[in-house]
Amino acid sequence: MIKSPRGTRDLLPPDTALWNFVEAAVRDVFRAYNFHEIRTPIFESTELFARGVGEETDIVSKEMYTWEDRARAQSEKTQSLTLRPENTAGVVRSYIEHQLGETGQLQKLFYIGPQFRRERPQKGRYRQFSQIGAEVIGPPSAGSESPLRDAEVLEMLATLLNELGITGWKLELNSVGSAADRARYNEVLRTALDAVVSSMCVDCQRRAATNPIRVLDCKVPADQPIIDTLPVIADSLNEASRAHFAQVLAALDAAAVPYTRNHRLVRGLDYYTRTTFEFTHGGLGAQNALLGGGRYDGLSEMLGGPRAPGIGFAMGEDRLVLTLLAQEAAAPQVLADAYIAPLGESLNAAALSLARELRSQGLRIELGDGSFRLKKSFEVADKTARRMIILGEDELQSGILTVKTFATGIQTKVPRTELAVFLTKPASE
RNA sequence: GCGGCUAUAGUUCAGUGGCAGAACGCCUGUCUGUGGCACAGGAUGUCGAGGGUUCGAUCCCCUCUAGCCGCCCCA
Repeated sequence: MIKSPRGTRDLLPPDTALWNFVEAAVRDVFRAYNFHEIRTPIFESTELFARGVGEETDIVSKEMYTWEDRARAQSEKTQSLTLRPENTAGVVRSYIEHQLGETGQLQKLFYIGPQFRRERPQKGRYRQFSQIGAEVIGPPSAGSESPLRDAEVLEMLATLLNELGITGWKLELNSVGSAADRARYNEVLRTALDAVVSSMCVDCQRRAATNPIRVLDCKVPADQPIIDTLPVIADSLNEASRAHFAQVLAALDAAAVPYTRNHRLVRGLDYYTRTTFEFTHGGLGAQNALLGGGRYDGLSEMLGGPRAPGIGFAMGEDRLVLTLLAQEAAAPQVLADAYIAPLGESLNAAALSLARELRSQGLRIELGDGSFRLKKSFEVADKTARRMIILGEDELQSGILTVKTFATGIQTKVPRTELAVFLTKPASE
């Protein structure tokens, strides 16, 4: 049997209804905040991710689906292409390519779509997964650097999770400062680690040498007291970074968005500057992040574009749905308004005609089959529709149909001309 | 990429070196235009794939594949 490739999966009904519910709710919220949809290609130049996400990140160094595209002519060189592992780089590439900065306007863009990373699958982590994300980007003159943008995005996310009915989420945030701030902090941290690293776990000893900031992510219990004594990045921030962060926090306080400052929150992608954040949720296991994001003031320039500060996030749609399922908030199975049961195959044609009539009036109709015995029609209808219309010779002749409402068990005679109106009434009546 | 656990009916899961099981679901009948209940009957299947040991393997061994959990990292 041919199975879906490792780390990919089929989404089947009724789960697809839940996915659609999530996407519809998300689009509503984006609309309220005046975000507009962008759709970028599923694959891009490998170079985009190498430069944008960072050559040394795990994503780029070992998790990308990359291939050499065929050359169009003998003389042409092949091009290295990659299935997108995230979408921010693509959006910024598009921003640069279409010179959206020249509009002078702030661009508020959102996307929903599949991303690809070649990782070992587990709960909440798949090789093809869907992210819902948004980016606020533009020239500084459009206010793209304002701490209000950070606060607005965070407030929107809090609203979004609440709208979806997700309870118990937690917002953690931090500021990693400018690139210069981070470089300075790296030195401070490296010096501090020299004294204590020998008593830490082997992973930390490796990290201390390669990427000291990652030591903060260590989860080994014995290392925690040591990490608590290390200098925090907040003390290495310059005046501007500090003021920016203070204003973000003040705006969040004013909007009553609850948050926790986490000095250890350092995100994995190279492009993050200043504000970084994560919304987490228990019950997701080791993959507890529902979404993550931050500011990326230098990304456009890293990709050869104009200065275009921005802030954005990516939300794991799979994880969102998992969380909703865990909360038993599964989308209720949507039943058809009526099931038409023709009594005998000679009535099949008349049944199709009736179905067409009702469907054209906006009703959701399931069409049965005249070869079914009435008992079977009832059994099938009860699972798929709120009501069943019996269409026999009598009904066809008289034009008065028999309608059974399952919730009440009441059977009613309804003239064909009044059928559509009757079916629109709540099924509890 | 590394480590641990798992894979049996449509689903959830028992089970045994010697005929493949339960529950739910499904189909049929009692019941030719009135279901849900009940009763009676029925089909479930390459026991994840391939190889090995054995008279004989769903069971033991090896390899692979996939899922789950953890590490790494991330959404």
